[in-house]
Amino acid sequence: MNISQAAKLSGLSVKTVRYYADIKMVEPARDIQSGYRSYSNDDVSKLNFIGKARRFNFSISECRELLSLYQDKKRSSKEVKKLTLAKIASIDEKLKEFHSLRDELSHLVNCCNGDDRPSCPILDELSK
Amino acid sequence: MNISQAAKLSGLSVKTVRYYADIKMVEPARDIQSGYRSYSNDDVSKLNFIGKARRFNFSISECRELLSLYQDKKRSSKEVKKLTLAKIASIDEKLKEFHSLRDELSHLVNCCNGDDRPSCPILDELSK
DNA sequence: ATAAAGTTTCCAGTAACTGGAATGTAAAGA
DNA sequence: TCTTTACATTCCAGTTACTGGAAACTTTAT
Repeated sequence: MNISQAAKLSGLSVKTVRYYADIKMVEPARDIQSGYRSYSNDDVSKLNFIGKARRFNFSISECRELLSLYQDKKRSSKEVKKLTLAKIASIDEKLKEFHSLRDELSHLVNCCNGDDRPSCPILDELSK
Repeated sequence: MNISQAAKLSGLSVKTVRYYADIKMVEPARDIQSGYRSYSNDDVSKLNFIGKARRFNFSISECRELLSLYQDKKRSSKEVKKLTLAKIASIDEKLKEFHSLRDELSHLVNCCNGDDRPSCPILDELSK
């Protein structure tokens, strides 16, 4: 199938699918006549896999790792679990950051009148 | 003072301070002899302000807005509050995303034995 | 036959820096 | 004073994961 079919089936944009080919993550066959990329069902499965992993916030290089584990029938689940636990830990860090950020900002907002006067605790805090 | 002093006082890296000069956010005077950037206390205050705002997850262009509000003595606190509320809303969105991501991943991890066998619910889920 | 739709490659831009090279200036020690 | 060292400058490239657009080609539909 051609690239737009593959894109549709995998839920990715054509641009993204082409990008994944460029970076050699999913390299489809080529139609010799036209030079068009020709995707197999297997290619589409990989695209799907990558799409999901990206949505799970795995980076491209992590996706590569996962993909090679996925394709290695003799791999152990230990490796995958390790990668995923690390991902969870990094998400937890981000969560912590955003939570405290949110708290600080909403505190500032609560202190601010939000009227037409120039006095503003938010700016005051930022300038300290 | 020279750029490394300003960097130290503002808690930013020299590279970053120079970058802020390049993008015309904090433009210091120049020593005519040497061509070195020469930072005033006022410049350092701005750098501090920006550093804090960045840590509060404001983008560079939002920092520009805040900075111009900060420097406008006749501005109303309403504008600042509006910007900050929007920032909080976007943080809330990110929080929601990351929470659900975390939940899904930790569910998968709990289902995975993490042993030396190849069977792995995480990869199974990713390939569905 | 022609026009529309799809595909290709290639280049540039995004956000906010960071690293590094080549070169110039200032400060400190011998 | 000379030299070394430390710091400064500009400019270019790289980071992440795409996205947009242009020019040129192929396929499909009318």
